Amino acid sequence: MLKLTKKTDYALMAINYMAYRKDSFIANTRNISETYNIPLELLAKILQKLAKNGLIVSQNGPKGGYTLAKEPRQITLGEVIRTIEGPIQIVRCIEGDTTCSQTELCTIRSPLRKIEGKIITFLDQITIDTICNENIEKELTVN
Amino acid sequence: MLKLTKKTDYALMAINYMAYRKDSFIANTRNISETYNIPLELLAKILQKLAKNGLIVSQNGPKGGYTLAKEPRQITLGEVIRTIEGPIQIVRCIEGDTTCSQTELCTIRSPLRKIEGKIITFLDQITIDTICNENIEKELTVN
DNA sequence: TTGATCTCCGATTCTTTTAGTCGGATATAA
DNA sequence: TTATATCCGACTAAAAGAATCGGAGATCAA
Repeated sequence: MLKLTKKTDYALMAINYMAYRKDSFIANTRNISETYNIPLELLAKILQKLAKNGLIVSQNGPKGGYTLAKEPRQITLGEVIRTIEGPIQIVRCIEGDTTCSQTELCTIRSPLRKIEGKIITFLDQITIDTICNENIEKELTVN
Repeated sequence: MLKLTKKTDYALMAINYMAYRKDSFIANTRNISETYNIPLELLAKILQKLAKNGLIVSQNGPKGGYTLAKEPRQITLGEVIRTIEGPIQIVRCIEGDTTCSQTELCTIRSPLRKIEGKIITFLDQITIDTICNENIEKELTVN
């Protein structure tokens, strides 16, 4: 399925939550979890991952929590997806994948890879700022 | 994960196989299965589904098999994906989905839906003919 | 008309991925 | 020092994906 995981959804909601608040506001896991009805433990892991990858900054101890590490317009959708789900692969077979038994005869891999590239580029152009403002008009065409 | 299933890969390979041959050539499941090393039973189901949805035409009995129902330039990637995987949904929550506990507070759904729309439009622009000729240059941008 | 070769189709099992849980450690403000 | 945070690995449960099985129906050729 060509679908984002719930984890990515949660990550985007959390980032959005922070983006709507002032820089000085420190959001903690419990706040976000209760606001959006996301399992606490699961959200905690997601935020840790985002922090580890430098998308958000963590502040330990009581009154601690998370803030965005960059401006909303500097965080892209592609970046968030990659942080949570790993490299974006619409096509299955990676370069040098030995498990694919169709490798040699596969006629569709190369063109699909191009399509994948287009979609990745697209996702990397969409920022959190764009999402916050519902300002998605960028095109995605096929000359 | 934002990834196509193996079934879709198999479907595309099979369609591609037929597209490369003359209209009079009837491809049977075994041929394709052996050529690309795809489990026979699985491929059979996929082809049945494609036939049921009018993408290919089945010919029963010995010397039977499948041929494309339309020209390669009339079959789109989006169409194939939908036939095999069902409606394309990059975002999880469907309109009227009651199971999503974030429904009311979710701030990201609407913008993500726009993004989804862009990608679907893109996939619907790509034809089998395009894939065969590796002629994918259509863009996918974000104004 | 009979047998071989196809498609057809539902039901089932196995595997992988995703989702969510649990237990315990570390940091820090009050 | 205590309450409240993040941190982190290991684990379990649920869902989706991949593959298999068994048998029915069509059709061509001998």
